[in-house]
Amino acid sequence: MALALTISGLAGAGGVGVETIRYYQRRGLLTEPARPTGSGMTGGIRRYGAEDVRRLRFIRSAQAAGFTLGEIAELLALDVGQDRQRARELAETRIVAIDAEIEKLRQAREALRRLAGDCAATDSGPCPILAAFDH
Amino acid sequence: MALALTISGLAGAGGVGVETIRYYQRRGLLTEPARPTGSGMTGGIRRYGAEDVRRLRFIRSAQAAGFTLGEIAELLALDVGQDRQRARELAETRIVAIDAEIEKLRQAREALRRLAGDCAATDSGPCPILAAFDH
DNA sequence: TTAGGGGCCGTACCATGGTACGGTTGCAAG
DNA sequence: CTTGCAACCGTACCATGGTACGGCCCCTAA
Repeated sequence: MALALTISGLAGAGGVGVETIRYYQRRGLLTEPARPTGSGMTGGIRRYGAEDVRRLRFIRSAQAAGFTLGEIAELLALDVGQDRQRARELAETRIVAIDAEIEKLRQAREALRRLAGDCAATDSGPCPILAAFDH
Repeated sequence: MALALTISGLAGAGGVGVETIRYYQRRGLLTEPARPTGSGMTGGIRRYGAEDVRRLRFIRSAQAAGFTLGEIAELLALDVGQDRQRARELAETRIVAIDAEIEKLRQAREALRRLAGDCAATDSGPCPILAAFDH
């Protein structure tokens, strides 16, 4: 029988919370399997399989590479459609954005490092760190 | 007379919007000067001075160094109290956090760059970028 | 004196990525 | 067959850093 997880089983397999699964479903990143027609009016418990686990892990990996959930939705669509050209474009765009973020952080880091050094080197006068924010 | 700006003047001096000033006031980063007792029941227009402009620029500078508004509130308090030891601690802590962020971005960047290269180098089989998210 | 532009204030809304709550059902073990 | 956990669902809430709206008031210039 082909791996029939409950929502909490799926969440556990992906290392996320149940509410996060439901959130991804609302965002369209994961599908909601049909509820089996139960005895009552409302249906039974949804079951999840290996493909759901795979998609969930895909989401987590892509997130670790800095993609937003919106971008990941597109990547998942490409994964189905095999559009390699577009996948390369998204990767290159993300690399450019990452470079810009790194450069911004690097500059902030250098400024702070210099200021902390100045601050430690002197004992009187205004604190250079605070003064630097005082243009 | 000592620089009596309206809220939009202050916003202009800091390069932000009026609503942002009001937001910073709600967050406690800027003070709300008293409304002069006008003729009616409700009072007149608040006036802002050089100190407000200075604090606003301080906020913008610190923000550029990656501090959150909560941290900036503390820096502003230190600025008043001249606590250099604590200012150095905040700077060092922020540097460590920046280093971690940079390293995380650098790794994501390298992974993407390699994948994009692999993707461009082959024409058949599954796209390596998408496959990499498929552990 | 009257019209208009801005200021004032409370409140709601935006994106992002979730987290929590409360009431109703499903289902299985004791 | 009852008890109790888990799933289901809608909805509200969290942090972060703002942005927008509507109604009222103030103040100044024509």
